[in-house]
Amino acid sequence: MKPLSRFKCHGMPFQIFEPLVSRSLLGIHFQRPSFCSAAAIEWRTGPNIPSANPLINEFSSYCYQWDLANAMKALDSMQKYHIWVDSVTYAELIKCCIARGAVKQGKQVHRHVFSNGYEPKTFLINTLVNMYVKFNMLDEAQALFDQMPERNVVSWTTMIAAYSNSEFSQKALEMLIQMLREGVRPNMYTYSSVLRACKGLFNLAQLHCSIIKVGFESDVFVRSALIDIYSKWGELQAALCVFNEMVTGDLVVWNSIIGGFAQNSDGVEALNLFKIMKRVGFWADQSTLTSVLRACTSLALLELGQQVHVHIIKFDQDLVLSNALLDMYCKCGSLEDANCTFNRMVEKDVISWSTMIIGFAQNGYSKKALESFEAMRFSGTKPNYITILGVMFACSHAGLVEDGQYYFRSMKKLFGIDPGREHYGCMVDLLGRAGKLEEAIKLIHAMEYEPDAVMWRTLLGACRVHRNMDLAECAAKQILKLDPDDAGTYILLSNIYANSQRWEDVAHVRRSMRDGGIKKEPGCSWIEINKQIHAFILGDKSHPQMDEISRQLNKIIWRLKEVGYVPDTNFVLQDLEGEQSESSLLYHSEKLAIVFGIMSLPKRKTVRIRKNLRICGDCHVFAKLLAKMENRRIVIRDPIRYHHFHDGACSCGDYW
DNA sequence: ATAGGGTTAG
Repeated sequence: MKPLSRFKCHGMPFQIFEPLVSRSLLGIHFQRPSFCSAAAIEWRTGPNIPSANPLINEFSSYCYQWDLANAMKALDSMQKYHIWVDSVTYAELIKCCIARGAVKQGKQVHRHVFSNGYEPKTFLINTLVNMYVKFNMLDEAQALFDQMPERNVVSWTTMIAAYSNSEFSQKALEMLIQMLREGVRPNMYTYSSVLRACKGLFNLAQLHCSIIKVGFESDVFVRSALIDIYSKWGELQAALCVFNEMVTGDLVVWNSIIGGFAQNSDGVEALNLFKIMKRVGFWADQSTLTSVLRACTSLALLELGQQVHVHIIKFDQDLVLSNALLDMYCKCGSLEDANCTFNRMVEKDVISWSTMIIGFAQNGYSKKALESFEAMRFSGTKPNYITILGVMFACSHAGLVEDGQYYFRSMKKLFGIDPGREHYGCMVDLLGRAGKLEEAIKLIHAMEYEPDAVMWRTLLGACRVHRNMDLAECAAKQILKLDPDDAGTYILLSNIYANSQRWEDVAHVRRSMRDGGIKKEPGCSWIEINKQIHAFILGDKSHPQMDEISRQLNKIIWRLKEVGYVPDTNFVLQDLEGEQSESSLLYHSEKLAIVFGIMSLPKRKTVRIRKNLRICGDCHVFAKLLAKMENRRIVIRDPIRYHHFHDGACSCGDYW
């Protein structure tokens, strides 16, 4: 028996011999040398450093092959014979446990490396702490962290990153302070993870300052984390500053800034940056394309979205990206493409289903939305807060009062989701649409939430449809209390007064608007022709083909009048653009955009318009008649709903 | 060994 050379021993007399080995088929029988009982030994092994101990060689090779089952068997024997290996090999095994989600095995490794007086190194404990973090077992991670005799920057960063990503993000900041007090210096890893735990701009500025002070601001990880958190707080200019200071950036930094603009509904800037990114020579990945799709979605750019779709095909199917694509098709009003995308998805999560349900509902296909919901329940995917909103939206849109009430009342019992403010909003919409204005008001007063401006606007919408001036006045006043800058509501209120010849009240409203410096946003409609966006703004004649468009519009109106179209200047409760004379009504931006679309697009192609304000009643009639006369599909997306005009009817069922 | 970017409503 010859002694082995590579080992370390903690404080006990030792003499190590190779165990006698006899190999059977599976099991390995070891003879335990009695004199190495409680000795804590660390063997240095590794893929290329064979040990003279065959058990260790077995174990280590299983670890590096990620053969979890056999590694655990070998670990058992090592436990029995009080043998330990080096930290790197354990770390490999732990990595394998993390990748496989093997909690039980991971805990076993944990027990093993703390057994019989063995003292694992900081490195190894860090790996175990990280394992518990990855298993989302923060309490275990914290307990292990607390009992560490020595904590280095990695130990701290592991915990800080864990808390930053959790609901206890406050704890991440506290730990950063604690870490500084104990004299451990944070590194780039620490800063890039703690940034997302910021509780506000002041906090963020403090962190940003210390990052500059220690010179980490040029690290790409820190930079992208900074850009990301500034955009999450809506500070796009600050994000852009951080971005522009960069000399050699990477793809993720680009993705951060593009995503920042896309998420803050600045699709134009997001697409602009995307263009520059490509020019500089970066290839888009799934994350980039997801943000680009989101930009297309907010701008209703179907054709650009379709181009992105072509690029997506070269990647393996990606759930988040597919969901974004699905949403793009829904929001651009192309339900056929959305449905097709949905059916082709190999993996669907609650967001995929919700997107599809909401897509059907917003585009006026309530029945299909409810069918999808049933299919979702059948598939076993659990609905969430937003799914139920989509379902209730579908019910209110189709006038399914009882179904909507059923889902509202039983959502807690069936799906374990408490009705939130938005669900109440849907109920108000549902009741209001059905003409049950009294019940809607009762619900608003009975709910446990304070009604907000959105809620009152919903009620106001119902008042407009059911022509209830008194309640409309009350709702409008409530809205202005909560949102005094809402120009549309001022105009509506003034229209209500004008209609009842309450001129003093009209003057009062106008005065409040003037005093408050509130200007109504001009109506604006966009249409995409050949990847170019054409914008039409009420009263703006700068479009190069404006003369031809006006001529065509007049011709169309003339022909429509022959089949019974009467420009309706009396949309007191409808006209949010606040222009009631016939001439201005005739030049509402959506009419110009529709006519331009008909002029420029090939014959059968659907005319797709996006609008910044709700569509007025007159334009709605105009579009319905024109769709029939020209045998064209026209889709108008306003800030809330979609109108699919076809054959003299609209998918909204004249309710919006 | 520890770190950064993407999807559903409003």
